[in-house]
Amino acid sequence: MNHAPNVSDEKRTAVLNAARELGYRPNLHARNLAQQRTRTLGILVNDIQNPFFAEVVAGVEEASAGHDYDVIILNGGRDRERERRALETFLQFQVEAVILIGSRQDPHELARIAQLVPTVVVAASGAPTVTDTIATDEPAATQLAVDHLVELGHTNIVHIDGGDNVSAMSRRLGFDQAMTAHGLQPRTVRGGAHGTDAESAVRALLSGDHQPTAILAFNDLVAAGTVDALGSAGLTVPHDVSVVSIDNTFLAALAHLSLTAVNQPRRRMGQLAFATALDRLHERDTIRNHRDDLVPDPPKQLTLTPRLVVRRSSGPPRVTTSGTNQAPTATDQPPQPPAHQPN
Amino acid sequence: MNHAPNVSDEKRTAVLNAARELGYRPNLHARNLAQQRTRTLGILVNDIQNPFFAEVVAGVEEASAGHDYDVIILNGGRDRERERRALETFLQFQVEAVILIGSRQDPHELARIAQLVPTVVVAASGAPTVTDTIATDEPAATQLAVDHLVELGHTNIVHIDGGDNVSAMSRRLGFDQAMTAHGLQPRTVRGGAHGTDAESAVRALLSGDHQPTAILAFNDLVAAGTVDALGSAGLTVPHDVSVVSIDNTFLAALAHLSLTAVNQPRRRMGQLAFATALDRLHERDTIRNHRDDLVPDPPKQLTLTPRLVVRRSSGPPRVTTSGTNQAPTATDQPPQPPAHQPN
DNA sequence: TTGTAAGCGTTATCAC
DNA sequence: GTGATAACGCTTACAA
Repeated sequence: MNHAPNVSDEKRTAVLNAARELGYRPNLHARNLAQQRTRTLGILVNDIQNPFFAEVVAGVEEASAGHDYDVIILNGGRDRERERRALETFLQFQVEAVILIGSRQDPHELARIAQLVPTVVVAASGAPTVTDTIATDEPAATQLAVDHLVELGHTNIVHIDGGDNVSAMSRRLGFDQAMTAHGLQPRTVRGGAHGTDAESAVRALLSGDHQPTAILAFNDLVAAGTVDALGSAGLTVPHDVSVVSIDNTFLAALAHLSLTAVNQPRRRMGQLAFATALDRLHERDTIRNHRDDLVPDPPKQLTLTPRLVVRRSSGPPRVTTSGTNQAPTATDQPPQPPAHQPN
Repeated sequence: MNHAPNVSDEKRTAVLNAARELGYRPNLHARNLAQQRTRTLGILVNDIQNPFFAEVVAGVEEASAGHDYDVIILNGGRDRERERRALETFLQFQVEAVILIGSRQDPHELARIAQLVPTVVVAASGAPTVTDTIATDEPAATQLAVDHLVELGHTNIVHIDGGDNVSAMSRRLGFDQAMTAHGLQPRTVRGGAHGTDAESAVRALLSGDHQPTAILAFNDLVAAGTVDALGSAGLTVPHDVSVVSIDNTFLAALAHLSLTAVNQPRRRMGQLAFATALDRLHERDTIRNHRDDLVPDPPKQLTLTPRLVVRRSSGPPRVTTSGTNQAPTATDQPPQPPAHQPN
């Protein structure tokens, strides 16, 4: 059945027919056991409900088409411990490589896994160099966002961060650096990875003295929540406050939201993750064949360049009489890119 | 290692320690082979990028916590053939049950699978009765939507349908029935499952004579696309046209979109799917033990009741001079629920 | 309480 | 070109 070269055609078709009639189906476990290999990749995703991660997964699967590997998905559900169990499952399944998308594991745990199985870490910057990684250039991403806002004339910019989520740290840092480079004071309030996390952050911002004219949101979900919360407070985007986000999932492109966002190439990241994993597997094979003392390549860190997509959630700051922004007055000028109108 | 009752404590801890030090990890394939069971469920999801399906998956996983079954996910990517291959993979993996979320398989294929492994079909109405199913009452869902619009005073309502997608048929039918019951003429234009599918549909609607005052969208994504497309055409929701959708994912709740939507209990559907699968596995076990001629229960069809969530994308129709609605005139009245303002 | 051997369904090896 | 046989790593039943 396995395309053996030394079997007569008639016998082969005979067997194949019989197999079909009997509904024979090979037992993968027996095969994997005998073959000592599984042709299976595991992909562990931080949170399948986050469109960003879902799109990366789609990218991996796209690339895997036609490479007869089974790609099985386990969902971490934003929970580190669940992720750990999922990894253990993968190991017991003898997957040949794992792709971690937005993993919450710490460097130490990552190193442990990487020792046991080829590991590609996607979209978790700040990761150590013991594994292959695919990431967006986070400093560049935050800088694109800040530069854009500064060019529009903003000086009072606040970052609603990702809390304890993956890449929250690097975006905080990137924001600080970009602001400082412009001679501006970086200010960050705690957010999270979800729209609901934005509400309290916005409330805190609006109750303070020094209301920002622009907000950099951790991701699209937070940005959407921010726009909503601002609206509830009677503020218009971008007229009263500009909002810029990071990720640029399909959410950002919704015309009614129309978020100016820094794009992360999500599908591409997934595709590269698969390609990288495949490379490692081939490397492993060649090392096995040439029994010479071949040595694996050092870990590869792929960094992709983000790109700014300007939409209608950002515009010049309002002109006000005093230095700080307050409740709407009659001195408003219409924003330059009109708010929520077709372009 | 497997909690055998007949082994001394000291020996057990000794073995366990040794195992840990050596980094021993049981080989699941060997175990599954020997045990003749895998404790693994397969969940096949129509499209992991669709928030609706992702939330159902989350529901399944929620329910599975603490039931030591591994739940592995395969993505169909909206492609019937890929789904078929995924099912084949599950079978070769010897999964003990499969949960199909929004499957594209035809009844015949479904019957074939169900014969081989306990199968639960979620969110694919119109499915036959050979498998257990979890579905929302689709006629009720469409009727809720239509009733709502009729109550608001709409008579000229168009359905942008789901094209060849799962449950597109039943929603078309439900729409037709609900409209007919009100003595209204049902009209349907072809859409799809994505926001982009709405564009051409809206264009077609607006270029015709008899422009609708309300639109029932196939799902939230299509509804979002519809609102966007209407906006591009200079029409305001709900002032010029009301939009109601089905699903009520997190998208519908975005304040800037604020879609009136018929809710499907997504997490609950996932939870019930897991529970149903588990029931079948227990049933199988008891049938095996009592060698008596126990017989499996007939397939269960669980139908959940949908609920209407009124937001700001629906309102009374515009008052116009002629019978049909045309381009905006000066005779407008402000819509009753104000458009896109905080409530 | 511990040790031993058979068997799970497949592949791989090696005679024929 | 074909058929027999020993692995693969685990569980299970039974003997000691």
